[in-house]
Amino acid sequence: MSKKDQITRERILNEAEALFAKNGYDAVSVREITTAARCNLAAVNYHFGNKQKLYLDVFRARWVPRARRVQEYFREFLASRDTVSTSAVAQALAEAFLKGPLSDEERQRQSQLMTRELIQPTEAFELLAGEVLRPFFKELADTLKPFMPEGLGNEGIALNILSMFSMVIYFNFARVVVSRITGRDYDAAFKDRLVEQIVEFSINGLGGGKKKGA
Amino acid sequence: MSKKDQITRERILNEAEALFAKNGYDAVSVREITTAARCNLAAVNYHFGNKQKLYLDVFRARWVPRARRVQEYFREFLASRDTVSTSAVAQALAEAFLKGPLSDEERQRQSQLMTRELIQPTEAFELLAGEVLRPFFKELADTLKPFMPEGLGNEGIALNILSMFSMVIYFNFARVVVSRITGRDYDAAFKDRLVEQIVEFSINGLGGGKKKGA
DNA sequence: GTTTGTTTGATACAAATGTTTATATTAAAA
DNA sequence: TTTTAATATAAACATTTGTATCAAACAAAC
Repeated sequence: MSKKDQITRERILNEAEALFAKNGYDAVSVREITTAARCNLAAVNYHFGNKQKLYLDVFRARWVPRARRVQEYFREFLASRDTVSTSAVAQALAEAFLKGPLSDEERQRQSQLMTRELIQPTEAFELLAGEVLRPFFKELADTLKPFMPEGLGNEGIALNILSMFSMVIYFNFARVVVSRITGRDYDAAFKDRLVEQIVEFSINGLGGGKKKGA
Repeated sequence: MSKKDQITRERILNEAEALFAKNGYDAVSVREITTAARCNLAAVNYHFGNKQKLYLDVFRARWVPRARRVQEYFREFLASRDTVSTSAVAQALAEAFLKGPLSDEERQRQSQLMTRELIQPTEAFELLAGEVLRPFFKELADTLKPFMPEGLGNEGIALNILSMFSMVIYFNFARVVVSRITGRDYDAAFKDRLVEQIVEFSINGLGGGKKKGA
């Protein structure tokens, strides 16, 4: 428990985030949150106005900062490489999102909250898109542009980024399917394997890639 | 309106599916459903037992059959090709899921319902996984196996399929992001473009692919 | 020590929730 | 026609919901 954890407002944010991520907005009651945060029911109203605003503040105070940390990790990973290339970008992306600076629990929360907003956008999506997604996509596009085939326009680049992104996102939020299909748990070794997969697939698609056994 | 639409039970299933997909299980009340279906509140209890069982029956009676139609479309598309190859499989997959036999509304519902189950699996996920996902993955793996690099084990094949799948899924449920990033609506032309993207990326990854302009 | 602004606490309340019950209506069978 | 089963309806149930109220406790400033 950090020092801030003592403060009611912070405790509420923590518990609210965990519950919203796990069960979704409507399935979580204010009472659940305040009970988990060991505070009074009225505290939510006092600190955040109402449930909706609390939900939004979870994104402001938790989701967005964490997303920034992931992006920062991505930048540093890329900077640590001697040369930038498409494969380096793909690897940095996969590393940042599948391993990166977040704990496994944080990673799950993060992708659950985002995916919920993708399926059914609320006000939080505007925040998420404006403050995180758009700028990061622009950054990625600028980074990748020099290494892309000549004729590929901005749209082509965008779609390539989205393709990489889809894997990163999917391998995070669809763990239950990935585990069921591959029969593997999300331990460190498997995450390494997934990073490898994303990088290889991003570079070579289905056919190529380094042959593992042969 | 079909003939079956006259029957209360079917009307409830239709409206329940639409509402569950759009707003999620907890955000939808039984009253909303019965109002939309123009029937009495108690009809849900009478025909399905309770709300949970109705939700499950939506998957049984609507989702699973539709998924089968998509898979059938995939098979026929693949069979119509003179030769089977990785690219043919990728194309059939993208065509089936992004265009295929479903209406655009159906496609959205389908992926919304599934994605909700991926984020937060309920009993419906077991149905979905056992009756649809697993068999289809096995079918895909068997189809692709002969064309995969020698050393690639079953896990490698599975991960490649999942990588393709991630794009197909993502481009369906994250429309709001894809549209915002690319600035394009999900019309026929853009869906063609997405199919092309998925196929190209699946075959060549980032670097290769046919140069569009140059 | 008093005052001031902030935070917490217990309680209240109207609205909405899923479910049940008892009754009415309709359709089919005898 | 009478009987029987299937379906639909209206009303009520006990809970749970988000939010509001108001007094108590608290900390900091004067």
